[in-house]
Amino acid sequence: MSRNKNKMERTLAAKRSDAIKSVVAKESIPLTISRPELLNNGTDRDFRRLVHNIFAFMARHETIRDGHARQIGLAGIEYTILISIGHLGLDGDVNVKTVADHLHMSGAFVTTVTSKLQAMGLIEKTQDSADRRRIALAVTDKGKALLRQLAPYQSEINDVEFAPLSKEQFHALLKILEDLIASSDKAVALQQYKSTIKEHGAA
Amino acid sequence: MSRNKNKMERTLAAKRSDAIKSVVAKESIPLTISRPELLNNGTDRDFRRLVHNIFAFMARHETIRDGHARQIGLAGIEYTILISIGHLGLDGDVNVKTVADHLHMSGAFVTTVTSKLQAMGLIEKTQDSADRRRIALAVTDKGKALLRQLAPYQSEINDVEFAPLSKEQFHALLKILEDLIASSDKAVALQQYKSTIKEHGAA
DNA sequence: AAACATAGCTATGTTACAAAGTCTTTCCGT
DNA sequence: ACGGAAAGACTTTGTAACATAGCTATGTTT
Repeated sequence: MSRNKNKMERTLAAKRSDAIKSVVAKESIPLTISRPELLNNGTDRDFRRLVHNIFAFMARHETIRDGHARQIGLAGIEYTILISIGHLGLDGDVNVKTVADHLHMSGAFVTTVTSKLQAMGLIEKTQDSADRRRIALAVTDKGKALLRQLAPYQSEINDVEFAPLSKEQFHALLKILEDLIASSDKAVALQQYKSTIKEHGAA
Repeated sequence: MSRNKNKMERTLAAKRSDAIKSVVAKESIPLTISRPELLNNGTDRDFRRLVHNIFAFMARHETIRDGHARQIGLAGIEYTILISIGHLGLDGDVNVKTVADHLHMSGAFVTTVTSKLQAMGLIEKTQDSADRRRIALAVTDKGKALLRQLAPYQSEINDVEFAPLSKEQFHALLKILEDLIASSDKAVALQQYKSTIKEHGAA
């Protein structure tokens, strides 16, 4: 593919290159966060580690979720939506929009997945009598039985996944995540605001 | 939430309530974790909140990442891989396998994405002279310039996203995540072990 | 020198979503 | 009371983010 770059004079050129590199290094990896609390020695290295760790944990967590889902013959997202319906159902009425907002996905997608779950007999979709635009979602007995069947297996794996969490860390993490969800919403809003500005504003 | 768990005065009513709860739990939504540290009042409600919060945060975080990527004309995964190459490059040689393992994805996929990045002139792919099966990956000056251009924008958004984190929380989170990554790896291994048992073992 | 393992590439498929358009129902201002 | 406007759900269509299988080239072991 790409050829050798000048391997000839490794003296002056190399030094110059190194010098440039060090200058470039400072400039080439600029800070991606500015809050001093998150900087270490003037670098954002720890912050990048955090971001990377989030990514790495997410990947593993998702793998585990998919494994749980497959255990009962569902795709990962089907399992997630099924459980969310049961979960949300404890707090009030559940419809397509509720789930979509809750999981941060489009209503259209929730429609298709819930229709599949309905075809499998795991949830019920009934027209809401109060507002007939809405479709009430509920887990059927069959769906509950499936989740019940999964539980012991799931519990065993979850115990391992979350083994390192003490009770205090557990609650600390819960709180931190809630705060981060709220702040992330703000960040998303800011991002969208800035991108609309950019589209309509000066070139 | 959790009332006094004074064991002295375990009244009859309390015992009955527990009995009912356990019956209900059996029929509706059984526990998905068993560690008592993560249970509240005998339910896994808080744990499920945690799991849901992880999901919710992930969704927002990913949205933000995609926004950063689009800001410089890249797809989310292209940006992630580009940055990972730069990041991993600080610690040693980077090749397709390195990146694939690091990001938990197939080598084939890394191949296609890096080829695209190469076509855009953002990274260099050179054959490793020591092991000519390997392809060394490095961010080009053009790639660095692109990241540099993104930084101020990105930093502004990141400051908002991670605003609620104190320095202590930041480090606590970093540690917790590292532990969780390790334990999740174990959980994934257990899961895979169990599924192979299931395939070959008793019907 | 077999035999096997490892790294990467190509081609093909699958899945998890979103955007846009349509239909029906509800709300809201006059 | 009525004519939009908006909201909720559905259908269609598209796309990004992956994985799998099969191949080649190189390296390693015996």
